[in-house]
Parts: sequence; structure tokens; C-alpha cells
Amino acid sequence: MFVSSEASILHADLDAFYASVEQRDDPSLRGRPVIVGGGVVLAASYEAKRCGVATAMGGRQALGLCPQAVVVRPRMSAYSAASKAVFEVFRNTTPLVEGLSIDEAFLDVGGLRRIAGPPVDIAARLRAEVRRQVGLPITVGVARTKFLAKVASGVGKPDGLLVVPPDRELEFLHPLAVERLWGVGKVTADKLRAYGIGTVGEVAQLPESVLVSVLGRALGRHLHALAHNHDPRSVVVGRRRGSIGSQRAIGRGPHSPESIDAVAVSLVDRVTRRMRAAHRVGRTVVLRLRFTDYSRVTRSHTLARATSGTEDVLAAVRALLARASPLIHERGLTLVGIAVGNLDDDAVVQLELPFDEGSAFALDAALDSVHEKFGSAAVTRAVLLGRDQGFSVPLLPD
DNA sequence: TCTGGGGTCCTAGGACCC
DNA sequence: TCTGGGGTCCTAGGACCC
Repeated sequence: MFVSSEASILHADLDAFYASVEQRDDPSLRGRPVIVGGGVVLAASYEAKRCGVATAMGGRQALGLCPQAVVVRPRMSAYSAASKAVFEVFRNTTPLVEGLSIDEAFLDVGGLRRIAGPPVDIAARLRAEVRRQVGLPITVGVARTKFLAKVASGVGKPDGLLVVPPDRELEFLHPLAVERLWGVGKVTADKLRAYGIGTVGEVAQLPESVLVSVLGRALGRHLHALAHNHDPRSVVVGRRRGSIGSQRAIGRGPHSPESIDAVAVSLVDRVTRRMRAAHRVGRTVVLRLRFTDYSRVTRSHTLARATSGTEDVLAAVRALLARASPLIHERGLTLVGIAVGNLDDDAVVQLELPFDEGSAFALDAALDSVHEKFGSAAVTRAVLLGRDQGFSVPLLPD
């Protein structure tokens, strides 16, 4: 693959996203410290960040630091709509857009020089367009690799544009704190600090074998590569998620078994609805619990067949809850979450067939019956279920 | 300081198969 | 009867990201 020697990857990251949407929609909030969230800070405006308020901080602590802050309840649908509008601007810039979350994406603009100019000009126009069309501030990092572009947008915040020229990459990278490396959180940063490692440059001086022995194989190799500015990953379009879940904090209780079951029912309903809307089915059901002492556990079960059916998932969740009931009694439940993983595309048709694997005759007969029932144009894929496993058959019409 | 809700990836052990 | 290695899947937990 051709690897550009030019800085042509953009990392675009909306600033204090939820809080910025609130300030956009309510002019009285502009210029004031805004905290989105209740018990916990989901987002803080830059005015609030200046007081020391940070994302994921407890609400009480945040108000202690910033008593004049305005606390706003989150409006997820407004953020979702704003995100869609921003991604429209992204995709009007280049088809090579890789979304990372609701408020950030990579854009590869390497092939656009002749029609759209150099990447730095494209990035500047992108920022202006997001501001004009959606009314939100956004920071863009421009570099030769995804990793550097992301670091650049982080350093460039808020409302900035930062380019890392290819001949100054290490000069930019090595003085930065290790926390800037992708995959380094508090635990890993503390481990590194115990070895006297505080900057990316200091990580780069360690042999890979030492990093691997301290941090584990994958993370050790990963950090060694990033610290030496090795990041060959390209921008991937159409990435799909691998699980769909939902969770709810339920307070310290006490909670009756019936009320816990009711929470489970509503979570399963929400998740399976979202799965069906996305035309996905999944096989692995995960129950996530948190207790009054803040310990957590997960319990999971993998079904024989992928499903998005409310009853199937609910039955699995109830069985997992029953398995966890001793823990629930001991520790006191404060949060219930469920997720369905191992996702696959929804099949248009699922047939139960009493046939021997490998029997071409039975397969043909089954496909005939599918076409007869649904019409060949309507059927893009069938899953034929044999005795103990399925055969997935693509049926693309000519 | 007492904590949301949505995800991703990695590790490690055990079961099972060839 | 004892023995080996490799691969995949499942389960549970942990770290991390926004």
C-alpha cells in the first residue's frame, strides 16, 4: 500500500461536545461554566474546565470546584442529531471517514490535493463549515499517521488547528507526557512512573522486551511502536460495532427481586429494539453488575443461535441473574447492565431443516422453498439450520 | 470524591478437537 | 498407556476510550 510522506490524515474532534451543544441551543449559557450530567460529569464546558472540572468527576465535587456552574440534564437526542450533521460535513469533505465515537473521526484527504488543495487548507475549511452549518467548535489535528493526528488534535484543543509536519514528528512527540499515548490511562501511567518514565521520549529509549515484561505483550509492543512513531494503520470506512448494550444505575436500594427483574426487562427491551433497528443479531449475552462496595462482576452466556428476540435474550439474562443472586444478596446491587455481543448481520430468513449436512439435494430444495415463499429478489441471504449448526448462504440476486 | 452510559481490546484458563 | 502441540471457542476480568 502507498504510504504518503505528506501529513494528510485529519483527526477531527468536537470540543466539550455535549456542553457545546447546550451553549449553542441556549444563548444564556454562552461564556458560562456548564456541566452536563447529574451524579457524574458527562461533559464540561471550557469555562468549567478552567475551574478544574473534568469529565467523569462526581457531580458534588465538580460543584465544589465550580459553584457558579450551571448543571444541565443531558439531551442525548440533541447530541445524536448534532453528531449526524457534523458527520455529514465530514463526508462532504472526503468519502474516507472513520468514525471513532459520537464526536470524533479520522479523515483521509491524501488524494484530494488537486481538487481541494493541501490538507491544512481542507482542515481549515472543515472547521469553518462545522461552525457555519452546525454551530459547534471543533479541533482538527493534521499529521502523516492516525496516531499523530489524534495527538495533535488533543494538543490543539480547544477550537484549534494543529499540523505536525513530517520532518518534525519526533520533536513534537517525544516531550509529551505518556498519558498522551493511546492506551495509556491511569494504571499504565502509574506503572511507567514507577520506573521513572514520564515522557514519550523516555518510553522510546526502552527496549521493546522491557515494555512487554512490564505491561504485557500487546500493550508493550503497542507503546513501543507509538513511541517510535510507527503507526501504519490506514483510515477504515464502515467499521461496525461488535456489541450493543445498555445499563442503568439503580441506587443503593434495597431492591426486591421483582424490581430487579423489571429493570432487566426494560434493558433487554431497549437493547433488542436497537439490534432489530440495526438489523443485527447476536449470540453472547453479557450481564454486568455493580455493587454497593463498587466491585463489579460480569456473567455471560453464549447461545447456540444468534438472535435479536426479546424473549430469547431475556431468558438468558434471567438465568444469568439467577446465577449471580448470591452475590447480589451479599453485596447489594447498584447497577445492572446487559450487552449482546458476537454480532452478525440479521438474516432475512431462517429455516429449520431436517437435513444431513452436505446434502446438496436438501440445500437446493431449501433454497427453492425460500424463493417460493419470499421471491428471489427479496432474499439476499438465508441461514439454514442443520442439526447443530447453521449454514449461512449468500443469495445475491443477479 | 462516593461514581454514567456507551463501547473496544487484551489476557488467561479451561474445554474440546485434531 | 502415555504422551505432544496447535487451534478455536467460551467465560471472566481488567484497562482504556469518549
